[in-house]
Amino acid sequence: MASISVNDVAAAAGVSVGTVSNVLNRPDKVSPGTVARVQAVIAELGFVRNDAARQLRAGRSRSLGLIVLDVANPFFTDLARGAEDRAAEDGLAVLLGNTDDNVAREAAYLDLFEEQRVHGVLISPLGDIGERLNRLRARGTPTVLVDRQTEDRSFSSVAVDDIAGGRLAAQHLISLGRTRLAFVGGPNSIRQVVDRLSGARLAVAEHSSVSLEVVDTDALSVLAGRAAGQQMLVRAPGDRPDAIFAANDLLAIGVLQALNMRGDLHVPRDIALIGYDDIAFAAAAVVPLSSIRQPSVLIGYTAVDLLLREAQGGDEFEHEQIVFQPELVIRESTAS
Amino acid sequence: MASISVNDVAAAAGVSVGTVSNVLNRPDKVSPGTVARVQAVIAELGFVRNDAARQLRAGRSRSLGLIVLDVANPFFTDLARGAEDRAAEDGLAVLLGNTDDNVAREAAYLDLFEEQRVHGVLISPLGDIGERLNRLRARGTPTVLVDRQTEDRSFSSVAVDDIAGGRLAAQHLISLGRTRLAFVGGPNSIRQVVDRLSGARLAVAEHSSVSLEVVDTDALSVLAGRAAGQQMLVRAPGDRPDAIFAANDLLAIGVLQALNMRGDLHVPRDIALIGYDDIAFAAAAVVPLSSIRQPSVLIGYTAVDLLLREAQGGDEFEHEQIVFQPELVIRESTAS
DNA sequence: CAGTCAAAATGAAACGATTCATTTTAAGCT
DNA sequence: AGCTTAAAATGAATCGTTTCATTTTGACTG
Repeated sequence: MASISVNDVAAAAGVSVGTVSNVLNRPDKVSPGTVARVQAVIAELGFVRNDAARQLRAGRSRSLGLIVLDVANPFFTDLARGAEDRAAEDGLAVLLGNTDDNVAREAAYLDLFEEQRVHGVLISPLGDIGERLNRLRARGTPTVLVDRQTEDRSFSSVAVDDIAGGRLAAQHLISLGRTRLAFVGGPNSIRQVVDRLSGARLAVAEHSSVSLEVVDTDALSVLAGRAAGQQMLVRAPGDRPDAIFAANDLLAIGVLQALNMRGDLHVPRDIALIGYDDIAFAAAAVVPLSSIRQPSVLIGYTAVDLLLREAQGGDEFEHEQIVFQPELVIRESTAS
Repeated sequence: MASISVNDVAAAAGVSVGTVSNVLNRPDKVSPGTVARVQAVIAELGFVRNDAARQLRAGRSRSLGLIVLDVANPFFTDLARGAEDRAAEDGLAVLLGNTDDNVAREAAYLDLFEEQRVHGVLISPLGDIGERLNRLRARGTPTVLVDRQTEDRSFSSVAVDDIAGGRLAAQHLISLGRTRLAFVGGPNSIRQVVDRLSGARLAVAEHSSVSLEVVDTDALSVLAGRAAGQQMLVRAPGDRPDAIFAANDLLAIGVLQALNMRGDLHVPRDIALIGYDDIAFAAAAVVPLSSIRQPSVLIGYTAVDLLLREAQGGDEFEHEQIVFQPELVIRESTAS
């Protein structure tokens, strides 16, 4: 069955294709009678615009691309929600790409979005993709970095100060009187992990009696956290840290699950635990989890807003770096 | 800056556009020397295929549409993951649409996908959209219903037997000796809610001494669960149920948070609690949550598989209804 | 009634990749 | 050299929408 085109509609309504297009896009330029007639025919034939043809003509699509590390992480679904809300205000759709911390997948999504001529790209970048992004920009596709600041101000970005966040978390643990801290996180290819650790190091450096060990994980997931937690359990009690800062809440929840498997270990009595992101499930954990809160929905909303302004402003737009400050949320897992 | 097209590449490489297209799509039909020369020019000019033009010519896009109730629900992100995996095997992308239990948004996504001429649609339907889906099918776009069976076998579907699941949950609570059950869930426009409740009713009907009350919620979220839980707290102790079956884990977690606010109420001692979906966070809850497990990733994978087979099979494809059986997972929240 | 002018309608051209019937090239054989 | 054939390359036509320079319509004026 051949699909219905504007030509078919025009023929059936006894008008030209130009008029059909005008009814669709500028009904005020067409006499009311004609509008009604054409719309009736559209309904009757079941005509639906072909978006590919529109895009071809327009030169760009009406979608934004959003590339995140992990859609299973509530932090990113919240962020995506904010982005979607802002995009919808301008009639744009959001295409969601999930890299799973994999550089190849990141490249694949960038290729896809480039072929689709998306309206703009929001990305929480992984690999060294400055050149890719410059190419996109040369084609007129604005880009905003999410959850990451650029050193050189060549891109707009919306981020949270992860160094400050890491510092907050470690300072809090130290203020409880803990002295043998452990940072659980990884891999180091993720900038957020590195920054949160640096922040923690800053706080630790201010106290000569406090040590910080690093327990590396190969992902930021509940599973990876559980593995890290189990690794702590097999150690001699005196050799264990008395406070753990996990690079995100998923890890923290995993660590908590592992620690809880032994009845004799108690959080926070024996080991205090703090996560990062303050996802909705943190408050509902076995031991309600202290965390560092980021305004996830707002980050997504702001990022799209910035993207659209950049798209408007054209080449001479002054790139803008927006940085939100994180916030400490204290719950039972670090009660004194 | 004008964008680079196959014409520019052809001119620069001294070949025809047809040859450039062949290099892109059927390199074996072109002599090795020419392939190399054209690819060199492509790299040099930074040519990127325009997907809109390809789609226009091809008549359909290389994406699938997936419409779900709530991307913030881990059940659906797991399902989406499975769908993405299977789609990637055939070089297809997945567009994710989030309805938030809103019929208007569901319609908007269907419009969008129809205009995009997507390869196929996976949908967990809300409103009465049989006609819309028939129109899609008439255009040659196959549709598979996810997490929902059709009564009339006119569509393929992949679902879990929610009535059996509801029954399992209630039977389990009854087997603990509980007699005043409450079902927390809503709204009734969501079929999963209705089925899980029916299943529970079946189990309750087998025991004359057991009662079942229904506490309606206006969403399947942690927040709605918390509200429902608070509503139980204000009642007189003797008036409270001794077991709660929540329509999904998000609700259950919310209920749990509310009940825990009172130090004197203990789960499961005073009130046993079971959820549904067995999301990753269920095991990590304050009181590890019993739940009904669904093979979420597999559901998504299977749904896309079915969709692709239906696309292959053409009009005469026998619609297939696949039903998975749910599984009871017992944890501390219903320990006896 | 001729003349003016805005509103309405027209239809060819353009967007960029793919297809396929045709032509060109080059290798192999007598 | 002449002939056959397969491989390689060609380029016009096509997909469906939008745009815009042009034409048509019809209402109104002096």
